[in-house]
Amino acid sequence: MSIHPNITALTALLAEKSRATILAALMDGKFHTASELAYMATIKPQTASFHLAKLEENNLVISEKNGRFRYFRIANDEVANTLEIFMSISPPPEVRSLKQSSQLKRLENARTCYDHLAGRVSVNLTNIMQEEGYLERCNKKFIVSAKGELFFRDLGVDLVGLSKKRRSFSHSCLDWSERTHHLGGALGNGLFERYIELGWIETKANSREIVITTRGKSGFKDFFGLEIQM
Amino acid sequence: MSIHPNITALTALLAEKSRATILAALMDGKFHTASELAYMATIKPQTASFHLAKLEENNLVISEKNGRFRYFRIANDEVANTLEIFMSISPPPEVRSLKQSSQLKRLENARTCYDHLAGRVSVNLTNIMQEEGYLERCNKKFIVSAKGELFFRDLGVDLVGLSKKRRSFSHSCLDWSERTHHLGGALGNGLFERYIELGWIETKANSREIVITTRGKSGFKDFFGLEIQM
DNA sequence: TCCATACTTCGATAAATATCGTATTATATA
DNA sequence: TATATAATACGATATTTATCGAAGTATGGA
Repeated sequence: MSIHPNITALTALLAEKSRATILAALMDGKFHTASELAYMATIKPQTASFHLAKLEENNLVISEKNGRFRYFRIANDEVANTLEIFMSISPPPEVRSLKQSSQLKRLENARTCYDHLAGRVSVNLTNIMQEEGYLERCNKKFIVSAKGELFFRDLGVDLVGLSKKRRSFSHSCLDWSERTHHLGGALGNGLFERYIELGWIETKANSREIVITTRGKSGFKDFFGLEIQM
Repeated sequence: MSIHPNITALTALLAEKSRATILAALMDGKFHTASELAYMATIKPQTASFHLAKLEENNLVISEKNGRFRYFRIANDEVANTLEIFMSISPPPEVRSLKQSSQLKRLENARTCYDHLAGRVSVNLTNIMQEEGYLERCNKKFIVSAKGELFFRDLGVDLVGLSKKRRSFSHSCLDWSERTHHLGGALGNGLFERYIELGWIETKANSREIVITTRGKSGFKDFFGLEIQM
């Protein structure tokens, strides 16, 4: 029984608590320094450096040097998507405190998945875009219809510019809290950045949490017909 | 950053070569003794026993005692499905010999996934059943249409009996070689057993490989319109 | 009753590796 | 130039754990 996909290579990297925490922290899609990540994983900088070297060696993260600092980030959206799948499979976190419980609720509502939106809001938006006929799901991708092209133009998203980026244009990404799919890829990222530009959503420091602003609530209502509670 | 799904619990179990091999071997859906699994993983029986205890403790496998023997099996189709997802994520196996290469090709063509059919043949059959309107994919399940009920009755599959089994009736299962979905659950199992009954397919000892018989080739052609090359 | 087989338990061992203290390099700032 | 900070390199340590030998338990067969 020597022939079977090599599951151990990836899982061994994720089986370590500190590395898993580092990767989970990086899933906010932002760059982070080694010291920041060390603090989040409650380990010394040397240890974080050791783990980050291993993660970069295995192409899970990439880094950019800038002066004294070195910024780390998830390598690409394939890695991010894979990590989301792992999270969807894993048992849900044990919630201890009330504070953690409400934080988890907010994360389940809206968070970043690498460089696009995830959580209930993202899943709802993706469903609406399908129901309205803007997107059609085919295999693991979404296809933008003619109607969709008009919609995205109205929203101010530059489809032509996005499609020039050399990456998956619109893959469907598994959502660990909703256990279904949301929109990822360049289009997911384009929408995400447009929402920020419009002031509909805001990112929070050191968290994957996304805040829907008042302007965002009316925006999502007007453009998508989506009522957001939280 | 304490709030994040607990990825380490599952991955730690899969990160070990011997355990991964044992689980991969059990993915043929059959019961296997501890000695058999020890032999397949090239470890001593004590070591296999140690791993199997761990796997059973974490509800990945179940066992039945029968005389001196103890038979182990994947716990349920959720576990099997999860393992398939892990395999689909993991890098493909390094093929060394010509023998391994042809074995891999046969596995990619048709193999068991827990207790139903997987591989190219299974994906093709599933697609055909959707195109012909026997099945409709909805969320993560397949729904049998009225037309489908007739089809399955003609094929000799007892839908009523299957639906009485207390398990997922017809979930869609991720295929690691084809990177798309095939039919699992009780219906997938029912079809699988019916194919064997009809003499269309044959299982091989100590392998997930499935052989399509000559009778099977004409059967799949007549009932599904599927030409099978291998 | 005796023996062989299947499996598990226990204890010892060896290997892997996460962690941190200390030291070093590189960069920014005063 | 001197000092503080960010990150890495190296060595030592401690912890974990997979592995196997030896022994023990349960079962089937001669």
